[in-house]
Amino acid sequence: MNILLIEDDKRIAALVDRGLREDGHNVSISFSGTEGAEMMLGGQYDVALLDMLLPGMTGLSVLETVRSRRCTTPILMLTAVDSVPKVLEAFDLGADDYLVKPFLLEILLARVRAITRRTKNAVPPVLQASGIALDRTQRVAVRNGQTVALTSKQVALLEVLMYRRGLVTSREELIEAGWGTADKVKANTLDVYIHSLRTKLKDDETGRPLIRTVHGTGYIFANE
Amino acid sequence: MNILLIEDDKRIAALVDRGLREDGHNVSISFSGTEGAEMMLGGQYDVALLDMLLPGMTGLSVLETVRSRRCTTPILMLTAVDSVPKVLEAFDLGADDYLVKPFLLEILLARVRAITRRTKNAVPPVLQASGIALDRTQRVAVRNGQTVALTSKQVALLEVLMYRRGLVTSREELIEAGWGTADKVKANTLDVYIHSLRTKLKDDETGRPLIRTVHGTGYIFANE
DNA sequence: ACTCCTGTTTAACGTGGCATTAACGCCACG
DNA sequence: CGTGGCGTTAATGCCACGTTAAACAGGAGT
Repeated sequence: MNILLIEDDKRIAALVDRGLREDGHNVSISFSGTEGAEMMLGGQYDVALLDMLLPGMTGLSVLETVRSRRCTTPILMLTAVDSVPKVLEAFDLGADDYLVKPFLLEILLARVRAITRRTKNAVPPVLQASGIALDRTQRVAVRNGQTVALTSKQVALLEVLMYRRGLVTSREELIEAGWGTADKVKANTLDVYIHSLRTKLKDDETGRPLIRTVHGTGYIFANE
Repeated sequence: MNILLIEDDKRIAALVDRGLREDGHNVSISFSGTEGAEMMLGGQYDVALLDMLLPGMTGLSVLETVRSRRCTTPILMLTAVDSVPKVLEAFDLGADDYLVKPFLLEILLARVRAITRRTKNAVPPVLQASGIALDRTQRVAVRNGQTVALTSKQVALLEVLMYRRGLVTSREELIEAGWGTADKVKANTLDVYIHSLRTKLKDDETGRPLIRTVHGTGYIFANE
């Protein structure tokens, strides 16, 4: 893990540096705000630890600067007790967490781990095929940036079709996927859902339909 | 934070209850050991405060009972000076910490914080997402400089939603987070709170709703 | 003790989304 | 050219959710 530490107090910096290295991280240190901001914008860091009180450029200004330049590196603020009220301001400017000095090294390490864990996940299970991504937890499909809301039944059917892309899926299989058993559901209910899916996910420019009908058998989801 | 207090002395119970509430926690109280044990096994509490001397079932028996049934809720024992020797026994049965009565409220609060930090590995005190910062100790949300006051229940729910930003959170999970157990709370109570949150944190200019409904499933807090 | 205030919970009612079916038009394939 | 499978649209009923207001409880201040 590459960590950037921006801290002017060399005693604290050395301490933190040693602790982080012992935990297996690579640490870069900057003693000034302006330099730190540049390093953050240039370098590829996984986390930045940013002191609130710095000579020249305050921690808040650094924060504001890098965030305004589309830097998304997770930032953990280090602050003395007397500037705790300013912490909210920091969060408003895009900080990810904060820690009050003096702090135990273990707590800092735990926070760093927490931050990286938090920013790294957030990739839900998604099925992808033919330029369409299906997020079944959120029940949405994404097609070249555009998000399309789907109902639960639509997701259930599209999921099977996409999973079996390039293969014919029979009407019976689809009904089973959506309703469990084939009874209790009238004949054309499935047609209605296929229609709704086709409407929501309009065919792309190539003219090739996404969901093709195989007469007398079932449906096929386009492969590639 | 959902806390269960098992204490037969109503004077002390009231005092502790008030203190914990002021610190932003949800408190459930039981005056008897048997009831307390059941609540602990049933409900989803983050910490339990357990008096040693109880009518009917002693604190130690409660401890033994719940631990034998695979209950891992952190337990902090409350004990009078004369039963301090029994504390060792309590630790042997799976207690996490103890406190001698009479105690200062602040000390209890610190212990509770310490226990939850130890077990829950430090959820940061301020959550930030989609231009909103939530300070759950002060019970306020900040949005581009503007501070919005929230009630404890609102914070409990918003906290879960923000922590799981970008992911769907089911109604059951939310109810569990706010009330511990799913019983005892009528169906639409959650809707009312969601409504209050949406009213207080009005959607931003982009038109994208901050808290989106996933019909039949739950809610989702906007990511980014 | 009384009242005000605030937060929580419940109840009543409105609204909209979703699932399902029916009706009907069209197309495919014999 | 006809039959059966499929497409399309609209209507219906149900249920989840939204919204508002009022009941309720506890605490703070007088």
